Amino acid sequence: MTESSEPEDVSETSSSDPPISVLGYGLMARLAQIECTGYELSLVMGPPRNFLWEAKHSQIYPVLAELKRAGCVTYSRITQETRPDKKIYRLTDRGWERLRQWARQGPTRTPVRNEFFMKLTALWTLQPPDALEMLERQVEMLSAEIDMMDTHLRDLEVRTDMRPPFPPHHEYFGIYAAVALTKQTTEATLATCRELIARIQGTMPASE
Amino acid sequence: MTESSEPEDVSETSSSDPPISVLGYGLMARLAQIECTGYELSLVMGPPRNFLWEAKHSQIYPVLAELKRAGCVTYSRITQETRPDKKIYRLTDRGWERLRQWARQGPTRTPVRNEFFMKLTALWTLQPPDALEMLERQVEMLSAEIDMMDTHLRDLEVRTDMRPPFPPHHEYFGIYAAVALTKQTTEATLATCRELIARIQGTMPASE
DNA sequence: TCCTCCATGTAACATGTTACATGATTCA
DNA sequence: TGAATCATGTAACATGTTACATGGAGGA
Repeated sequence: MTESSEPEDVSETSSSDPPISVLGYGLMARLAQIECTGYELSLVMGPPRNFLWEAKHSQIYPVLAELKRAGCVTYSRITQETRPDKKIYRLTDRGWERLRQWARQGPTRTPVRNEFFMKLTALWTLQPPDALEMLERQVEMLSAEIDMMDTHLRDLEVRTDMRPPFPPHHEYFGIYAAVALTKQTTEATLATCRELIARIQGTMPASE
Repeated sequence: MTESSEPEDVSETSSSDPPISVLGYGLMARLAQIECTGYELSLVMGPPRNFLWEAKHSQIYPVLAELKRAGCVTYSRITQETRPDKKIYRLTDRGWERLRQWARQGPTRTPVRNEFFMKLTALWTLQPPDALEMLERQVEMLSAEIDMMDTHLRDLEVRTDMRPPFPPHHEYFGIYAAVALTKQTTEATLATCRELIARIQGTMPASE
């Protein structure tokens, strides 16, 4: 066969389309649910109101400007007296199209980069009391995160006055599943921490 | 109380220590287990032989140079006839010290950045057949990853001729737990994908 | 003949973080 | 009086990706 390097996905988008970063698509995914300002997006992109893709406002504003240039979003400027002016962003048809195209294509491998797991690999180098202390602090943090995710999930239910699961065409179909999954994952991490704590304690001479 | 902004962790490291990136510590964690070359590190830092923190060789070599400058690693140069020369890196005492210090301190929040989860939030914008296709491709990829993790776990057992769990002082104590946890997490994601597929199919008119 | 493995690196670019900048309002 | 909220941005820096560069050995 001589078809080694074919173009593959030509039809989807005209080749002149400027590339959009993952964060760009993430913001569009949110704008597909609700029109909002950059400030509001910055509140939503990170704990305690998001656990899927974090970003700060200093990254979000430039990306919104790119999306504007790419014709994927527009905004209407609102002049306020008591507050600074704001720009309310919304998806254009072009934006909807590119969002759907991104959502369709896959599979999607997100490279793993988990600092806590790396620390686990170095845990054997510590004295048992130090390892225990580290794990116990992690347990506390993870518990707090789980609480936040729980609040977020219940919030989705309350806001829509529905109890999950949400139907496939509902705006919260995927986000609910993703946050629930993240919560489950965090719980598994918590359980592992506790198990490791127990195993380390098991090898320590009983003191106190 | 008037102790608002105290130095906190002064004693640990002299303030002149150059900062080390997470990847730097990750490489040191590996070097604590076994002396090796940059090339070998690059093979280990990524699938299918690592699922905790990914990095490519082009990032690893500069970081090793920094660690050398910081006095955390040294290398001995091996001249080879049939192969290019290589540098075998190992931790210095300084490196051990800083590695332990990093491993102890916490808790560690790794910011979430999961593209697949973001796509899930946009899944409701797709036609059911497109959503199904996307999820099915994801299922395939996740299954393959789980197989790789399984192989990796069994590899740890075979290499040490031990069956887990590894005791707390063993080099593989933490890495085994971390990989096992990552596998568990991936399985949960897979299960969620399958559940979403079933729910979408449930709302589609039966065809074929 | 071309590809992969070994083994090291650099350069250009994309992405993400921290800190700086402004300024009125409201609450403790 | 000082901090938090709303609302927008920029600049400097750190981190990560993609592509380029070299070169011999051994297998398909």
